Amino acid sequence: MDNDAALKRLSALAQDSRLAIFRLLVKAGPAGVAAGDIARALDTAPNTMSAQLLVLANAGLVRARRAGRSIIYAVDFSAMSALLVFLTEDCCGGRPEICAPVIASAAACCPPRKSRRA
Amino acid sequence: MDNDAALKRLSALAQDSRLAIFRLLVKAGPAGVAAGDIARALDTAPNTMSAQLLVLANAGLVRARRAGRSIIYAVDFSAMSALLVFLTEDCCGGRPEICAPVIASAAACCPPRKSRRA
DNA sequence: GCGATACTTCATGAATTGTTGAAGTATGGA
DNA sequence: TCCATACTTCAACAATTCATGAAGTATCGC
Repeated sequence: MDNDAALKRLSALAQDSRLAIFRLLVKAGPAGVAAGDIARALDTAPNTMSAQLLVLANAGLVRARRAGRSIIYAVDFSAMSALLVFLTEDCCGGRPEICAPVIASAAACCPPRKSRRA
Repeated sequence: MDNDAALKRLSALAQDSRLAIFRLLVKAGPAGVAAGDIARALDTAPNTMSAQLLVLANAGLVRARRAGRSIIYAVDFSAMSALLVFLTEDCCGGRPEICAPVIASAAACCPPRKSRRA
């Protein structure tokens, strides 16, 4: 991922409503949520919502697909992943022990089920 | 980390020079870099740089410490970590297999040295 | 085809942000 | 104390971004 793309994604996320939309979609997962449902959930006008979703889509963070009259938006998890990688790039500087905690806490979102050490 | 803090951090990073500064400091690690050196490295006026660094510092992403006449800036890795966690929060939605690749690729920045498979 | 629903696009005005020059503060050396 | 270096702060202008109302496009059921 290049600098411009990263900047576009960060700018897209750096706004109250859009960050809320993104987090809602992250929680919703690959199934996604219809534009209208997002608008209602966040109490936003449909046209405003549409503009916000366009920004997120142009940044590559979400993808739109039509389903009947609705348009379903879902997070592009690989794009999200690429952004995290970009931000942590070369964070080691030859010292993995420094950035290891960063990765560890990010991984905490998904505790492995089988070996749950207290 | 709350929504406002995350928003402040994303806004701080969502700007060309500041993203460059941040990445430079990520690479530099805990030792940090003097404000003047950052300004020279990125070919930016000292006062402009000062304003940018202030934004990053107010967002909590970097910390400043004085060393003689210089002021050294360094990334606050725990703040950076908290932001990544915030963005990936509840990304599982009960399905770790979805967000696992996200974490895995972020972790790729720090390949474990001892067991280098492949 | 017609009307209703679901969203998007466009144009406008208000607010926020970024850069610059000038002036100010802090440290170190003579 | 005096000067130079290293940064920061202030004030002001230019550029970008955001929300809104009005109008437009696509789909569905009748």
